Amino acid sequence: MTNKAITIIDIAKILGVSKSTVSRALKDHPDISNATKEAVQMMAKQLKYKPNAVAMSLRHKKSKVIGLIVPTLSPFFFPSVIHGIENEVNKRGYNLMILQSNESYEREVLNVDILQSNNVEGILVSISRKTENLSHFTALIEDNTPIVFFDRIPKSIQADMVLVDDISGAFNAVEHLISIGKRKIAICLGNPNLLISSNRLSGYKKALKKHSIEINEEFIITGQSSEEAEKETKKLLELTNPPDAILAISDLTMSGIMKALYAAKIKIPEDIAVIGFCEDTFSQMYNPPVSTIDPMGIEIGKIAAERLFQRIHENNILEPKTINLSSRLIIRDSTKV
Amino acid sequence: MTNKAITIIDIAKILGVSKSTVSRALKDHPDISNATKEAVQMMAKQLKYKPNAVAMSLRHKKSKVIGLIVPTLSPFFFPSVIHGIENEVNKRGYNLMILQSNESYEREVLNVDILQSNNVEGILVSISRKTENLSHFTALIEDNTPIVFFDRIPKSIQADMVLVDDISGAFNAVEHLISIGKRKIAICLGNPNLLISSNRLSGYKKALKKHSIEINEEFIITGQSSEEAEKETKKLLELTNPPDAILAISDLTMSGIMKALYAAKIKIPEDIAVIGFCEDTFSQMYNPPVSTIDPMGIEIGKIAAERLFQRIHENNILEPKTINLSSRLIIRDSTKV
DNA sequence: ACCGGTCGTGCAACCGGTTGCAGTTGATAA
DNA sequence: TTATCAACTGCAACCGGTTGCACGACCGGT
Repeated sequence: MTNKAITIIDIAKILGVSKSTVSRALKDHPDISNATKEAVQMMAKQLKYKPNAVAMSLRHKKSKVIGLIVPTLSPFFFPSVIHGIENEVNKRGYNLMILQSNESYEREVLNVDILQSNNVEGILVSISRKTENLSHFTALIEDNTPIVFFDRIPKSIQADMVLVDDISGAFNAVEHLISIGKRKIAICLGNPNLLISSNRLSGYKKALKKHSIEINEEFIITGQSSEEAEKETKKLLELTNPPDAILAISDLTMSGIMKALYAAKIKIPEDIAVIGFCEDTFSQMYNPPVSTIDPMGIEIGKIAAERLFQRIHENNILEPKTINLSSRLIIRDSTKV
Repeated sequence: MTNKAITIIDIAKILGVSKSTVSRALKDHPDISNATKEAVQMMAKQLKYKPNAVAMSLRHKKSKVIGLIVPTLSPFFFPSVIHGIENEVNKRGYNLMILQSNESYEREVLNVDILQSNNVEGILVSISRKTENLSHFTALIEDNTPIVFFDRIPKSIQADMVLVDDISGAFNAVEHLISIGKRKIAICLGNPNLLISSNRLSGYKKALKKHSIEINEEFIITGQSSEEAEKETKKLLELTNPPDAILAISDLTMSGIMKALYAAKIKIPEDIAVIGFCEDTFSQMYNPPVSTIDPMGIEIGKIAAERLFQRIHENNILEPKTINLSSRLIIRDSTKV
């Protein structure tokens, strides 16, 4: 704050005691007499004394701050995760410092530095697409900083991970499509570099194999943006033998897919059934509301934060653990027969 | 960090110089000889020295942290604002500390305390619904803390405000509906306590008056959640003389309205045209894509942050100013004739 | 009157940097 | 040889709290 704030020294001077006494009186230390305590506490209230968190942080090396690094804050997924995290963090009297890597490796390294500089007590990370060298994270771990990765996790590192079981999520979605009589099932991937893409793809393939449906490479499309997904979906529709169902890998691709289907006046689910990995809130905006394998953004945030606090409270001596949330399959009209 | 980090004292000991010398060498102070500078900087790099931001914050009373208080992190609006803010904050080498008030006055007061304790250099706030007593903010202002209110602004306080011109936004939307031949125009409000609700309502009324259309109280409905909006819209449709256009006050209400229209198989825009205050990303998810008065979440965040930094850099001596962004009217198929 | 113990408080160091000022060194000028 | 002056470097205080330890006052017991 710009104007000088009230400090314990101010209170000490007014009351003619030492700052140690004020400090102890404020925290009800048994050494201090009741008379002194009362006087100090009254005065503190009167002057609207607020303890300086920065000073305490320096002294105790505990900042009561949790750091969060996400690739982006754009919709849809990460804002939900943040929502889940913030609730947990606030509940425990901690605060949240948020940084974006903007999918840049350099930025991510810098962000780790910033969080370290700020003495955060723990870090939650979803890594950028470009990150391959993990030394900024291994250094943190050697440094004994509590850290939990979520969603976009690094492949080879010993640490806590929180994610949803994408393989079984996609598997269940495809089986569901098969159960309603669909056989020509397409999938629209997002960024192929992401683990979630390959996991969801492999769940898709696994389900097809189980039901002896041949994999048609033409049915595997990629849309890194809504527009791209729309364009690719249009191509799908022009195939001589178009699909009768589409699995969307994200909210973004779903949005493009639905636009293409609307434009072509496709009947959903009669002509083409649709299902996707969409946040619940958004999946209900379409007509018909689309079935979804909930990516559980809020839940991931909550669980990751909980795990981080467990680490913080138990001195970070826990064995690294991977928490696999099983995703909920929510069936709506887009796949109802 | 849990393990002790490298400090300038470590470097000083190794090199056999004083910590003052190290401090100066690291910041290229002219007093220090080149030889010493090089030695220090080398060693700092080698030991991966990271300055302790907390210590600097304590010394300088500058934390390089901006505080943000929002009522909620749930979709749709505030996450967009945060996105806009974070870009600006990061760009300037600052960090963002985010707190939710959860629409609670007490929580909001507490959050202000927390931010003060953390020596944030400025605060961005969108106030809670329940906030009527503003003393926690006036105290901040008297304290000379830079502060900028956005979107949910308090009515009587001398400070910077950033908002979109809701009255003209609603006015233009309604005029647009009239221009395509609609006359029976309904509006679905959100929380009636919010200024945006009353502003948008008054823009709505103003436009109707200008075109000599009588205000029909039955056409003014309220939906604080998507479900409520859906229910109220259904009631609208059951009127003997239902509306031929609906203005949605938010993404949330739009979602409910569209569900009701889909269920009733209403033709959009032929039977009922639809327009709303929706984030661009979300307005395109509907079928047809809905026309929107962009609430400009990202833009608001950007402008509010810019104004806050202006205050910070100019020692907070600026005259309070209200920045009224004019909202963009984006016409899509939901209101095309 | 003396010793031991309790109670309440203050001193000073500490956390990790920054910075005004004084001190040391060596070279140069007188 | 000595005074003078850069050029470097170190000392110590400071930011706002916390905390181990010492100290003084007062008590009761002997």
